[in-house]
Amino acid sequence: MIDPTELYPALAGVQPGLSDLGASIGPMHVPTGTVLFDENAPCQGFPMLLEGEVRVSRSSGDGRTLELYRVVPGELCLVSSACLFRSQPLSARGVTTKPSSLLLIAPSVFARWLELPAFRDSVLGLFAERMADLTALVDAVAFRRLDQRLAAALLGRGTVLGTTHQALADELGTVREIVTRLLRRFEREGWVELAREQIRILDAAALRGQAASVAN
Amino acid sequence: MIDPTELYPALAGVQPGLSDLGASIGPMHVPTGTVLFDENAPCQGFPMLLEGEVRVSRSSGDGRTLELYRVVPGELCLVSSACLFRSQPLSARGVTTKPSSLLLIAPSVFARWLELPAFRDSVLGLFAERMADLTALVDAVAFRRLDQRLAAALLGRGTVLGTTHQALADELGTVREIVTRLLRRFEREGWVELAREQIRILDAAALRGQAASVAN
DNA sequence: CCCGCTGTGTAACTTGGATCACCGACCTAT
DNA sequence: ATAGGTCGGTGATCCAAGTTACACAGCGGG
Repeated sequence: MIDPTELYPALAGVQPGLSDLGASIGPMHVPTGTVLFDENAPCQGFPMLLEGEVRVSRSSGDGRTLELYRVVPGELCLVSSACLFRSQPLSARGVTTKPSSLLLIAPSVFARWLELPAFRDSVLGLFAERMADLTALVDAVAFRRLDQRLAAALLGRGTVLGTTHQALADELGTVREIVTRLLRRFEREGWVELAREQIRILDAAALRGQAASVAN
Repeated sequence: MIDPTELYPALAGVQPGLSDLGASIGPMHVPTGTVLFDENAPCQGFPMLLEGEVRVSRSSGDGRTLELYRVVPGELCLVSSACLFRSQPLSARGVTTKPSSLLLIAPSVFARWLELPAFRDSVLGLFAERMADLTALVDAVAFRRLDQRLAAALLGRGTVLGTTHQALADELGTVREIVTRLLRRFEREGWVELAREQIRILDAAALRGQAASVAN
């Protein structure tokens, strides 16, 4: 069992103690693929992830979806905070990509935690980081070609990634055919090797070049 | 002269008082078009806008730019906070669109203000709102056609807007020719009337329809 | 063993948007 | 008045990406 103070040492001194979480819910354990929250759903508290991973994405009316970012242990799910601080409808969907456990912290408890400067700093820092992430995403979607974004998406995940073309398409906000097309191009260039549910990186440097290339 | 307590009543009780802003700078008055911060520049404090308006945008390597959001009086410029909380390079550029005055609050002073629950809430609320804005922007750029986005951009600004096609292009992240083309289409449909540096809205309902239309 | 499912490959075609190369209207400073 | 600036308009062309419509391969279960 994970203790929140391992992730947030600052919480160690909170009064009343962590054993009294008031109206909060959890820790709850959920399997892979659980929908934690969805667009336009109400929300009850601040989700704090203890174990696992949550994929936050936004979807178009038709089938496409685009990943906004991933939440890893120790992070709060900040999209949901928008509806708690400003009672706005939720603007994204969160799905676990691994078996996960999390706390759903009641607003009153959260407010108490914010009395601690260290906790406050980490929350604001997290917000700042997410803003930077989203800004970079806006930039990528608006100004970069899909081959550059795909190349970038393949990097930093080890040399063989077990994933499907559809999953990559969902991450990038495009459709499967395009991912297949681009991957085959990368294969023809000798940068990757493709197999069912598997992509082996052969030339990471070339991919980095593709990812960074200005236009052309 | 604007007093921050008009915008943030919560600050009235802060100790030490507002007259002691420590290492903070300001209030400073700047004309329209001043570049307050730029991509990859360091930053010295939290800008709090007292009067005027700041346009925060991101630009591609070549000529295009895309507006992320606007800051109005009473708001902090949160992009810059990313580099203060996480010492990351700044990821956007801020330019005044009106004569403005602002404070540049030193991190130590800001930390003191955060002791006040009401101020804290407003800052977190602002962060949450920006996240929602950026999420909506990502969605628009990824999934909506330019005619829909342009139609949306024309609404909510009164019936005659004095702006140039280039300015709209910069707002939407496209180029002038495309804006001109789409506007002429809107004109042919009888939705707007065009003149030099002026767009008159004739049929706001039709524009709303265009903005909302799913594909097609 | 065959059926059906999921994942992959691909060709043909359409389309939205960018790029290029202009032109003309208007504005204002010399 | 004219010259040089900004702003708006437009056609030709190009290209990345999306769409449609399949075909086929691997795999697991009945």
